[in-house]
Amino acid sequence: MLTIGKLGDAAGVKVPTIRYYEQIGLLPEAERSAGNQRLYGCKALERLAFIRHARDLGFTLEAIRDLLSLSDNPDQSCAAADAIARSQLVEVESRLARLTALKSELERMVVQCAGGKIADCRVIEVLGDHSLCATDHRHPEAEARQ
Amino acid sequence: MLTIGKLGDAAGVKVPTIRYYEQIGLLPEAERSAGNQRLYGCKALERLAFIRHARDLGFTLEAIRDLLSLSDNPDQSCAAADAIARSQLVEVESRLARLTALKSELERMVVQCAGGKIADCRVIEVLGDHSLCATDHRHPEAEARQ
DNA sequence: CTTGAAGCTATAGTTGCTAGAGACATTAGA
DNA sequence: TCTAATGTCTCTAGCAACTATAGCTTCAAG
Ligand SMILES: [Zn+2]
Ligand SMILES: [Zn+2]
Ligand SMILES: [Zn+2]
Ligand SMILES: [Zn+2]
Repeated sequence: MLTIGKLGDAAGVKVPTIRYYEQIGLLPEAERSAGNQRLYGCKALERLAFIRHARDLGFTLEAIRDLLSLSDNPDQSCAAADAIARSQLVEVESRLARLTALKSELERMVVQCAGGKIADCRVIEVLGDHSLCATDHRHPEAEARQ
Repeated sequence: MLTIGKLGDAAGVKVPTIRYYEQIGLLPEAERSAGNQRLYGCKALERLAFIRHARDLGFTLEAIRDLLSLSDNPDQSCAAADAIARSQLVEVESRLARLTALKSELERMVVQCAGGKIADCRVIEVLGDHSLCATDHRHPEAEARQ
């Protein structure tokens, strides 16, 4: 059995984060020691590693919640899980497209500035006027966090 | 003079967002009409458009605050503004690198799944085990939002 | 003159944590 | 065995950058 600190070390997750996951129901309530400290077995470690890895791949906690509940009954079809992954892929692709546009606009700004006074600064100038941009990089929709 | 709604339409910013920007001091307190409604001139519109454009390019409100105060005294050197833009570029490049890795891992997962039961689902399997990944896509550091 | 849209303030919620306070538990060294 | 240093407990508040709601007032069109 692992204490919360050991579990965190093993899974690469900070202690308050583990407690947070328990609080929102992503991890089941842990067993407790005689002194009321949480104790975890290897099932909990696996579950936490799953969460951690999915977070690293950019899935939201809501998506992870669904993935976990899917993985809890292994006889079902995996279509739903695959759909979640595919939609995460679409999300990542759209962010990638936008970031690529941002990068090129930022590069243009930085390269074009001759480095004089603010009044002549290309960075300030472009920020004030999107028509100076080469691409349409604007926020297409509310973009997810991470 | 524009009301807050017209200003928002003109700049592509929602009304509550404008009030929020005023609240946090990014926009100066607006003049008010006899009936206590905010009124804006074209200086405010320019400032808001600047904020909006910088947000679209991924700058944080803190960076934008600095950029605005720089642009308020045009005789200074633009080195500080350029530095902010360059550091934003570095930030975007690092996010781009990570998203690229995520994309390839997600593609691998999705492609490799034959689509049977959860027990055999490659998506679930990979999520549970990072050693099945081809790249090291893990969160290098706390990554900014947007 | 009435009605509906737009504006006002203030507060709370979102996501995914992170930080702090103050109290209890456990463990290693003297 | 005592003690000091960690580790853990709960609870609350804070972060970015908004967004939503409630309950009110003001404005513009017909
Ligand atoms: Zn410059
Ligand atoms: Zn632009
Ligand atoms: Zn599958
Ligand atoms: Zn991985």
